[in-house]
Amino acid sequence: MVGIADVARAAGVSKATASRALTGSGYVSDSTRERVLQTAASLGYVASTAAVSLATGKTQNVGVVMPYISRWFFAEVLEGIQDALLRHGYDLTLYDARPGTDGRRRVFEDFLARKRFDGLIAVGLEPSDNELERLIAVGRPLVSVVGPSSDTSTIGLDDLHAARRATEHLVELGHTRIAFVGGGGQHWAHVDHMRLVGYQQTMADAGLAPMHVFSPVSLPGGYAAAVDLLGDVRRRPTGIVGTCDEVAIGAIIAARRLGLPVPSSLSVVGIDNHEYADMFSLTTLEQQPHAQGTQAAEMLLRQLREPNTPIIELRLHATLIVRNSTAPPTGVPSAAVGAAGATGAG
Amino acid sequence: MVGIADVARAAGVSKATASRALTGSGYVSDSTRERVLQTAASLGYVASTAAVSLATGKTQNVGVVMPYISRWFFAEVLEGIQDALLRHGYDLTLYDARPGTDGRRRVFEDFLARKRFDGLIAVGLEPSDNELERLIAVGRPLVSVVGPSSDTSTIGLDDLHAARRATEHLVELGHTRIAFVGGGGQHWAHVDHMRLVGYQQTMADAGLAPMHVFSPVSLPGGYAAAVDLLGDVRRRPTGIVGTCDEVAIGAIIAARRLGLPVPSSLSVVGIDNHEYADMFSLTTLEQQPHAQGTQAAEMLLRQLREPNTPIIELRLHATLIVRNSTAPPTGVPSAAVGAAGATGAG
DNA sequence: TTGTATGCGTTATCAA
DNA sequence: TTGATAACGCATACAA
Repeated sequence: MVGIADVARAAGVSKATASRALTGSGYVSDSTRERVLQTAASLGYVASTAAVSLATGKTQNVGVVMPYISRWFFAEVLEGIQDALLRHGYDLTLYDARPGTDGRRRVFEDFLARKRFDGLIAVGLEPSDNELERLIAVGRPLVSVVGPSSDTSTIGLDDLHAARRATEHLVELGHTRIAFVGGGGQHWAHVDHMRLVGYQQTMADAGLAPMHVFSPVSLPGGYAAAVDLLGDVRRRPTGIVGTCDEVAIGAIIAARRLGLPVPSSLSVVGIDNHEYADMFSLTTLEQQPHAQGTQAAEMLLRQLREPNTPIIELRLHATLIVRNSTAPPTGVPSAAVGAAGATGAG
Repeated sequence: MVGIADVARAAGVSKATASRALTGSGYVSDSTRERVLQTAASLGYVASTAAVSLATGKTQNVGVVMPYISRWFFAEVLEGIQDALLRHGYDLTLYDARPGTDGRRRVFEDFLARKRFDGLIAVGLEPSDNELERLIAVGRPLVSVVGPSSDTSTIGLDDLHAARRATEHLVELGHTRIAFVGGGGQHWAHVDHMRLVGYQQTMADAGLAPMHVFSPVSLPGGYAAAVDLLGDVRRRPTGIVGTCDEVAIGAIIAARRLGLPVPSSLSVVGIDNHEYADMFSLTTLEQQPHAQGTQAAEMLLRQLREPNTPIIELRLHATLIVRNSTAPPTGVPSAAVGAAGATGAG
């Protein structure tokens, strides 16, 4: 391999000068810098990351810890993070920490302790007390996406707000029998819970009775839950708030299978703006996981550059995208006002 | 930080002995080994990866290059790779190389050249000549999943075989008007092409006329293509082979929307066994991307241990999973034999 | 079985 | 503005 010594020799300077020219730090005359850069390029010189890390203490690498990789939200966030890091010349080391697995234990006990990174991004991790402790003990800047904001910078959707807006949308359309489908996840629990609370608050504010149907946070989960819910004519709502788009889409598919046209017989609203939302004409509250990932990475990189950057918490407000899965309930004219008395109507 | 010198001092041995005890290489008496390990643990000693890399030339890290992260197949493979690497104590550095992006260029030009890994796994990369050249030039063991098998170990589905089996399934059921939906991807092109060819071969073998409908390789893509295809009554087939499950599921959704019951009016078969396949009762040819990722990682790790491991190419045969999206065409009784003359029947 | 000494490829300190 | 030299933290050849 060609090292900095080779470059220095070929350029007729010392290793020290070559290093200064290549890293851009310290005084070097323009002419020699140019010469060093030229010879380095012609020799195909690439600095050994191991040697650089050893000498500087920096790795030019960022660790990303997430409980799932293949779920839509996580995969999108990961892409966003990768985008930003790539632009800044940082590598990305991925740590998969599925809840309850032995791998997760090893990630926290062994892998993180190696500190092969300058900083850490935790995505939707929901760490236990012990895990959080270890995370902090690593002693590197930490940014979390959808995570507990204790002492670390955080970015994430305002879930309470999103669920409120989703529910309000149905209320404003005149719906009174509105069910919330979700809230059944063991993990992803905090987000799911906040959305349920947002729904409940809005229902209470509107003087409506809440109806909560548990569902795993997935498309098949939403499908199954909705089949159950919609199959019973007496319980059947006219509107459904899905805890996320996958659940909402599952509900739409269930409704179609049961012969319930959407939105004329059933309105469905989700949260996410999932890549399939458009295809199902799903009205939803948009969050942009890709952008969240990018922002998280940039927050972290800033902390690496300027260690005194204050810790910030970013709560994003989702915006409502109205498509064709929501409409006034049957019997209610387009104007939404004055539908209050219809509570008992089938 | 606590270094090996601290451990050595505390244990009353030299750095060399401490190193031997900790790495497990070279002669150390059981008693001192035990003592060193104990003190290392009590001091919370963790070797500096940078120093180890510099001294040994090994990184204990594997690079993974893939064009997409958030697509089902890639995300699953990635999880499988991560699983295996984690078990063996290897880190995973991820390189996103979306076709046509500036990031991809930088990955090949800058990031790979840094060689921050002992080996590389390329997933569905479809590298250009120039890119392939750089990949080889890295000079590290390379395993590819769904990739060109020139000089490198490869693992991947036998796409020709899978498409043949899918098509044969419909032929055996008695279908004669069978369309292939797919073959429209710019990227993912090789796989898509092989599946098309497998379909075409089987149709030719059966003496049937092929019908190819272009579609992007995605659920919405399959949906749109199927809406087009099924909307025209005169062209309408009784069977559809989707180039993958997402396309096939898109077709099922399209059929339902058009009031065509599946499988009584239309049979659909896919390739993948996607996580949504079960929910849509999709008959499909199963491949297991997670397992492919795990195997790829293990093949690579073996090459790292035993550099003379021969290059191998693993072509996996998908197995047919029959669910409820396929049935004999209307008018054809359960026995599939003797349906040959019905070519022109609507 | 253990200790000494050297090298891995850079950066950083200090003199020149 | 440049050069000699000492870290950086560990593994290992060699000597003991």
